[in-house]
Amino acid sequence: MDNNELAGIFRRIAELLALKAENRFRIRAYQQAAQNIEHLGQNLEDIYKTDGLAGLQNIPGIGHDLSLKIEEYIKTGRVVSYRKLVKEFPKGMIELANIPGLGPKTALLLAKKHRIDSPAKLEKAALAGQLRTLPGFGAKKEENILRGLDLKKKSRGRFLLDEAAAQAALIVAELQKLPEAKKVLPCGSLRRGQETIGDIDILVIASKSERIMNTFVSLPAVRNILARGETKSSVILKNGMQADLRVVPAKSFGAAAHYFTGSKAHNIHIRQLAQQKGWKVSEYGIFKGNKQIGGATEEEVFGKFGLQYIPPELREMRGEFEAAAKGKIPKLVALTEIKGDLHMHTTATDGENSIEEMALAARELGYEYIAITDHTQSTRIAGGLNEKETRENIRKVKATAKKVKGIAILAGAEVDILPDGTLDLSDDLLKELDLVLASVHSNFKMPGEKMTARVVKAFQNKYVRVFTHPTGRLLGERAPYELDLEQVLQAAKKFGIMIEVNSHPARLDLTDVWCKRAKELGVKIVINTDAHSTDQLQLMKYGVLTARRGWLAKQDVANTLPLRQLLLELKR
DNA sequence: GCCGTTTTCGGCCCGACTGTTTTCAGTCG
Repeated sequence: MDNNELAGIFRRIAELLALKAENRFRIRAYQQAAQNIEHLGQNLEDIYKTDGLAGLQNIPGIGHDLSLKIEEYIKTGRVVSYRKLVKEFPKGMIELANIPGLGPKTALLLAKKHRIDSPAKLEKAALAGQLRTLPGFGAKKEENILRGLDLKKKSRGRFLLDEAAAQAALIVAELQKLPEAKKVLPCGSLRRGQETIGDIDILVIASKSERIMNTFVSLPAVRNILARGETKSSVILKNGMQADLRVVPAKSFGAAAHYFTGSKAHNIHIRQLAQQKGWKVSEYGIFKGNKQIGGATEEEVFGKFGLQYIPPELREMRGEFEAAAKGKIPKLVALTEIKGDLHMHTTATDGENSIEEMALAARELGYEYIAITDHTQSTRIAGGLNEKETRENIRKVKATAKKVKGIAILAGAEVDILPDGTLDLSDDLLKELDLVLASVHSNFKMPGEKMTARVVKAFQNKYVRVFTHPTGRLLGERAPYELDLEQVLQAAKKFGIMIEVNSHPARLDLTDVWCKRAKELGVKIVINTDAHSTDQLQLMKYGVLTARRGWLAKQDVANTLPLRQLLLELKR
């Protein structure tokens, strides 16, 4: 059973309960449970098998009732109360509530009173000008609904980290040109380094907002304006992404940055902590009565609660408050600590640049070393090298290494793990390589047990050092293959295999939650770009963000080691 | 539906913007 299946059910229960206008705290309980399950980093079924209902109830947000629903799902593959709930509503009503600008209340009203229970019927009524005649509706609301329907159609859903970062950088650059803007900071999921981004959140510190708001809503990248206020504006960009702007005074900077960075669950928690002290936290600061007692910096926001500073990447309600209270927030690995990149391709296979070009570009980034790791013969689509060609490539790498000064170049290969778990190069040849990466590039659809056995068998080859892009997922394109990561990490520990965090924004594989698990098990991580061109060497920052989200420190990441120590690590 | 250094009952984050309202509900983040 996949945790996400059950999380999805809990999310849909929350949506349906909202349509019933149920107790909003009950709704939130389901949402919270769904999110906590998604972020668990351990299989619910394993927890249940080991510790039963009590184990499930140890998960934050899971109490008596929800633990029973999880048990029911594990045992029967269904949740009866969910099925009953689904039957209470016309199918289109959930879609209706998900149209931007509409919510459960309006969806319920439209369906119950006016027999409009699907987006199609809604559009028809709006185009006919019938909505404006309904009580509580007007011409503007009708217009907004049509715009919401349009947005929904054009929406591309979530965006990859690099695209969102690039878009945000453009907006930030424009706003920074204004003398009123004292500080401009991208916040939200982008600042937290989440793997996909729903919208861009930008915070500006200024005492006057008029010109900042005007500039923001009239940027060339803006397609339409959702809201324009004194402290807050929202727009839809031409690429379909939403961007929100908040303007606050300098004395509120810390509180506003904290609030606007989220996550939502993290924010709610700190506001609850404030309540317990008889204080109040908002984006404007920490308040005792009407008096601001903190919030100029984020450090101060945490400090007021006796907490260590929590970096944005950890603000996900995954134990950061408990750790911060005990002073146990790790010093997270930083991009500047990365000493080399151990996974990249060249023109020998499907890369765009030569060994020398890659080496020079890496040297430019300040790296001490790189590994050239072209594909091997089974990956035909990438022009994988056969044994003879691999030998030739090793020779070329060594020749280039002699020629290019100031950076070490290791001769490696990204070797295919064949369906039976053997590798597609002979041990005699593997022995000659400085670094053997192993990955799955074929037969993605194997059943989970077989795939896991395939990978674990490859780990037993004494030359394999790193398992790359472990789940094979491509965000928005390809689901991860079925693989029991818990077993894979246990095997990695046993056989001394390191696991890659692939920095490509469509991969970010291993994921954050499994990084944390790897750390717990003492499995070393390597952060690589898998660059297919010199430009792509720059993607390292996204892998580092993912590792940081997985609570990893410098000592958890092998390619923070200086060359000599890295070579020792690779020999083990 | 969850949760407990006031609690096993009675709480549950806080504020901005919009539209249709004469003081607020709905939606959003």
